[in-house]
Parts: sequence; structure tokens; C-alpha cells
Amino acid sequence: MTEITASKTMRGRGRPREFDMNEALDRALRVFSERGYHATSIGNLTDAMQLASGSVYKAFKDKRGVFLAAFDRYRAVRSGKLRAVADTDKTGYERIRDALTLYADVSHGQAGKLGCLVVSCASELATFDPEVAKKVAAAMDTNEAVLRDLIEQGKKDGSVPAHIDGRATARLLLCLVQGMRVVGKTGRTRDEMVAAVGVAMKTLT
Amino acid sequence: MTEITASKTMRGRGRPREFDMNEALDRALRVFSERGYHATSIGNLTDAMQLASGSVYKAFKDKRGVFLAAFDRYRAVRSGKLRAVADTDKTGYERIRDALTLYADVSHGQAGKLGCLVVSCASELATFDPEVAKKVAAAMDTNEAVLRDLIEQGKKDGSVPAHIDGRATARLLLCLVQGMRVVGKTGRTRDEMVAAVGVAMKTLT
DNA sequence: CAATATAGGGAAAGATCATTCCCTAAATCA
DNA sequence: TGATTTAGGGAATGATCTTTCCCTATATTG
Repeated sequence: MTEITASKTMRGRGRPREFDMNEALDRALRVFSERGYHATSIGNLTDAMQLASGSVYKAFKDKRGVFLAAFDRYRAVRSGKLRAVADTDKTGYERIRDALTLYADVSHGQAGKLGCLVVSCASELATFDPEVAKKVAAAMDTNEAVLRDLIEQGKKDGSVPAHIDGRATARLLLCLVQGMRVVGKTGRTRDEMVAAVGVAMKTLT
Repeated sequence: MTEITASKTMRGRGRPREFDMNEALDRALRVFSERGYHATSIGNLTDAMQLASGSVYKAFKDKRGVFLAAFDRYRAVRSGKLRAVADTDKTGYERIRDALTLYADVSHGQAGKLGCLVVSCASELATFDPEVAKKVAAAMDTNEAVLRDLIEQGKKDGSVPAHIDGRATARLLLCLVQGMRVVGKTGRTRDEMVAAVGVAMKTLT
């Protein structure tokens, strides 16, 4: 939000930042995903981000500030992947399947164990942090809206029957993908997750 | 596990425990659900359980010990509710719908905000605590098995078509209910959750 | 080139928290 | 009844973690 990718010529006044912000945030969010918010110490962050604690506090307000920035970064990356799937010339039905498969991909094995930052950390914080709660709710709503949009597009191109309840079905699929992230932490294979997606696609016929 | 409900006559040697263990664990698990494991301090627990810190450490090994006991208690209570739904003379199809509706009931409003101990705390701990990871995986597997069982019973009584893939469908429904617990933290109404359940039931036709 | 502004880094400070210790209370046992 | 065993409670301890401070480094501005 605050930081637009600065071109080389357009620099601020003082000493320039030596680390790459997005790379640092990617490292931070990996730690937050793995350990959860409260179990992540500044030491864990400095190790992962390869910064001294002073530098972290120079670049961010506090630990929560690091989390909020990492959260935004995470959302940007994930939204990008989802948009890439949604913006093809396939049918709506196929794009929904591709979107769900995207979640199957990250809900097994190594990536599955890492979990979802929205699910794990955000639910950890959302109860007592209204700002985080708002971000989490927004993330959920966005995902639900994307799914609903794909369903509507499927209706238009004829790949999804017109009688389908778009709202309820999108909500179901949202629960499914979030649930995959949870269940995927306990170890399922890709095939098992893809099979579940296959069954879910029956709700669109 | 360790503690069998002791009858009045059969007592141990020293001073008897003054508090009710299950009641104390219910209070503890409410705190753990609400705050997460790491954000829950011993002070939070003593407040909720109405015990001094010394008493907590007399009754449990440590904070993790309180959590493990609360987790077992939570599982026992939830399994009981699920079993009550599964042990009726309705058709398999209807019992599945009842089971899913049970999750809709706890995935909205006040109870929804509290969240699921298995989902929130357990994923918070499972990464670095093999024993917790095992318990979480076991809880997931049990739930999946119950759902699969209901599907098979539905096939037997004819309320569920024989061609249904029991394994994959049970896995889908597991992801759905866990996802409802996550999405339910961000505020959905009961009707919205029930509608999603209704759509999911189409996978059994 | 001096002044100013911002970044990097690590030590020190300030808070919080989990756990232990120790004393008192209430039960059983011999 | 005195010894023993276990529970209740709160102060003290020790560890850990977040945050601040301060000094150095590197850039732009005039």
C-alpha cells in the first residue's frame, strides 16, 4: 500500500534501503505461516529476513507492522495466482476447476504443512485485532466474489446450468478451499485433494 | 484418558480436589479457542478456571498439559454430539445432512467467532509438536471416517446412490466442515451456512 | 564539502510470562 | 491422634521477548 516500487532515479533523501522489501516480506510470511503469529519472535524474523532487530523496527512500526505488511504481500501474491487462472479463455466451469485445483496444489505435502497465512495467523489475531479481522473478512469476501463471478460466467457460456444458486455455491466452494488448507496441514496427497475437488464440481451440474 | 470419573467412596489418599475437572477444562478450552494457544497466558487460564497458578501446576504438568487435557475434553464433547446425530433411525442421507447442519450451527454468530479448537490451536501447535500433530490428524481422520460411514449406510438404505465415491466424498465433506469453522469466524449467518450445506448435499445424488 | 536525512546493527532496557517454592488446608492411614 | 499424602494459593524466580537507544554508514541537498 504505502510502498510503490521505486525506480532507481526516484530515490528518497537518506541512505537507501539495502534489502529487497518483497523478498524480506516473503521470508517473513513463511515464518508467520509456519509458526503462527505469537510463536514467531523478532529473533525468528531477523533470522529469516536477514536483518538486525533495529533494522526491522526502522522499516516497520513493530512486530504487528511486519505481519500486516506480510499479510498484504501474501494476499497480493495469492490474488495474482488466482487471477491468472480466472483470466483465460476456458469455460467458466473449467476455470472454477482450475481455481480449486490451485488450492489442491498448496494443500498437500510441504506447502500444505506451511498452511495459509489467512487461515492460521489471521484467525489467531482476528478475535482481538479489529484491523486484522477486517483484512481477513475482506480476503474471504474477495475469494467468495471471485468464485461467484466464475459461476456467473459459467452460466453465460453455458458450461454451468442456469438454475445453480450462485451465492450458496460460491460460499460452499469458499468453505471447501479454506477447509482444504486446514486438512492439508495434517497430510493428504495431491490426488486425494484433487479427487475431493472432482466431487465438488458435481455441485455445478 | 488418565482420569476416570471417581465415585465418592473410591477416593485417593490426600486432600480431595475441590474443583470439577470437566468444568475447569470447559472454561480452559473456551479461552484457548478464543485466544489461541500462545496468546493464552497462565493468568488468562487461572482467571477462567478460577484457580491459582499453583493449583493449575498441581493438577497439570504445565501449560501444554492443560491444553492437551482441554483438547481431549473438547474432542469427547464434540464426538458425543456427532454420535448423537449419527445414531438415529433416519436414512444415511438425512443423517449426513444433520451432521453437516451441526457444523453450520457452530459456524456462525457467537459460537462461530469462538472457532474450533482443532482448527485454530491445533494448527498453531501441530507444526512443532508431534504429539499435538498426531492428535489433530487423528481428529480429522475420525471425522472423515464418520462421514464415510454415514455415506456407506446411506448406500445400504438406498438414500445415497451406489455409484458415489465414498472416500472422495467424505474427504470433500470433511474439508467443507473444517472450512465452515474458518469462514464462520469472519461472520456468516446460520442461513448462509445451511444453504452451503444444502448445495453440498447435491454431491450425494 | 558541510548539513541533513535515512538505513544498518547490536547492546540495553522494560515487560511479560511460565514455572517453581513454600506454606497452609484437608483428607486417609496406622 | 500423629504421620502421610495430596490440594489450594500466592509470592518469588528465571527465562524470554519486544522495543528503544545509540552509534555508524551511506545517500541527497545546497
